[in-house]
Amino acid sequence: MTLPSKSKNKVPSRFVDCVNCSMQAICQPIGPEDQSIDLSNNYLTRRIEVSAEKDASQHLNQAAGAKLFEQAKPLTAIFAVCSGTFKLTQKNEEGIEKVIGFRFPGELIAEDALFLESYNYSAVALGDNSVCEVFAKKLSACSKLAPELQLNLIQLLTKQSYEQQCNSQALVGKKSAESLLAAFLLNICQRNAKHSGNSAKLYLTISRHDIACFLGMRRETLSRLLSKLQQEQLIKISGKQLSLLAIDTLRQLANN
Amino acid sequence: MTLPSKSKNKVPSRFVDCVNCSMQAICQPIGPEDQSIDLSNNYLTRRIEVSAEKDASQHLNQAAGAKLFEQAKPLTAIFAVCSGTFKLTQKNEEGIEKVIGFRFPGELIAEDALFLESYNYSAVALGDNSVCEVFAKKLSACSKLAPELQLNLIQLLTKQSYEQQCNSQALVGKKSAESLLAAFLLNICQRNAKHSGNSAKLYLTISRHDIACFLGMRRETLSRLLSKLQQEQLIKISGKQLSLLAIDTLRQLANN
DNA sequence: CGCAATTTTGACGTAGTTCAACACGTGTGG
DNA sequence: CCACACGTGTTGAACTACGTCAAAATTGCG
Repeated sequence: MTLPSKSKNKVPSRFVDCVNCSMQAICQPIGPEDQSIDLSNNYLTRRIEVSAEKDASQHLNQAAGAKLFEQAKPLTAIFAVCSGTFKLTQKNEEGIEKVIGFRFPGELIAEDALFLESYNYSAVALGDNSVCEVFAKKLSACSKLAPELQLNLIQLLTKQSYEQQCNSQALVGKKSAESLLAAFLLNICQRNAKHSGNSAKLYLTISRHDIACFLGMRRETLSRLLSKLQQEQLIKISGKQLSLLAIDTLRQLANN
Repeated sequence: MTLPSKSKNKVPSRFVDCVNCSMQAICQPIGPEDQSIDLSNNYLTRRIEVSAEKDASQHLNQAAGAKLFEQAKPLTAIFAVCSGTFKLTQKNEEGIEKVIGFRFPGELIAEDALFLESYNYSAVALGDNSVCEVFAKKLSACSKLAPELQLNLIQLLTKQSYEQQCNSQALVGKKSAESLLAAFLLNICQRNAKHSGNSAKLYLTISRHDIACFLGMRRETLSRLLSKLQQEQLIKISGKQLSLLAIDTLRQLANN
């Protein structure tokens, strides 16, 4: 049916399997098998490239990152990450930008705003990424026709909201920056494991700046802590490759 | 119309008006006017008292608080606060209890778990409270019959999820404990203003311990900061009455 | 009142911030 | 090609906000 080939053709990034994608509930054909048309074709566009180069504003700035969408702009679609990492940022009233989260392959973006008129954060591609796009209006229209789809949609949104809550709950209120960092590393590796299959390794495309900003600490503190964790043989960083060497110890650390 | 009397008699709690309640979307009669039956009667129980005394476990412990429901127990219903304040607590794997939020009149409780099998946090009444109860299964059943109700439900859940996110976003990643506290005070007064009509005053039933626990700081730090804010004439606390004297300054403080 | 729980205040140590310098890689322009 | 700017990351030293421990003050209740 929807078994995606494991092909690794010209684009080097690894794509998440549809069966491991959170969007699955509303992407696969809806209804009884004999239904010849696939509703999802109406609202779904599969695997769109979102690369840094696509950002027209600064055609030669490698660090700019491609904005998938921008905060406060009208909401037209929600997304599922196929490959790469996205960072989500939010500007407060003073225009100070905060990193409020990251999204990895198989995870959704902006689904929490599906029924709002505008995005409440920006999504920036860290590197050459790809996404599947689901058009909000068309999805709404289709879901009105197909009760089954609507039910899937509700459960999807509820589940997502719950998972988001868990993810953020795991990070707030940590006693020390060290335990916070440990929790963060475990969290992102865990989330990547769903498609990479390895919960101890991660190709880390997020900059120290963004991590520090997300965790609410200074770059310097983050750097020192990463050095410390490496000295203690709990993690290993070579280039962009992050490895968790002692997951149990990290978990102890993470629990305050 | 809803001019609250200033009475301070033995039942001090004010009830929120249904028109200011988040549950409204699924509480009012659904469908065309001529529809003689009101679906909501099937799944809704109005205004149940939830007082500390009702907690059978410790019949003479004033501080125990009545558990509206307990984490990990099967989910049977969701609630809307009619009067009083609830605290939401969550135990992590080690059994350490954290305060993860508060709920004021007009706000919902456990709606984020409506489609889960069990509650993922406990809700404790701080004082003599009351709630409206919506039974999950019956609501589901009714919503399958009435598409209009289902639509309302989806939009309700989405809106709630969004508001929750905003509420928590406003607090995470604050630079100092002081700005965090300022943001918290503004937040709870704001939320109470919806039914009390006054965004600068609040009858504070939450203990310092719970506030400190929620904000991730020590009771001592909280106490010192409250004293400091009072010295600076930004707030005033007499008994359980909290007044915000300089909202603009507090807002500046809150913005890191 | 008198006891217990809660809150406040004080003194001190430390984790994390701040400021500054430095190292490294990369793109740019003379 | 080298010099330079620039972004990113690491390290050092001084400062400070918050946590910790302890004790006093206040509140609440039988």
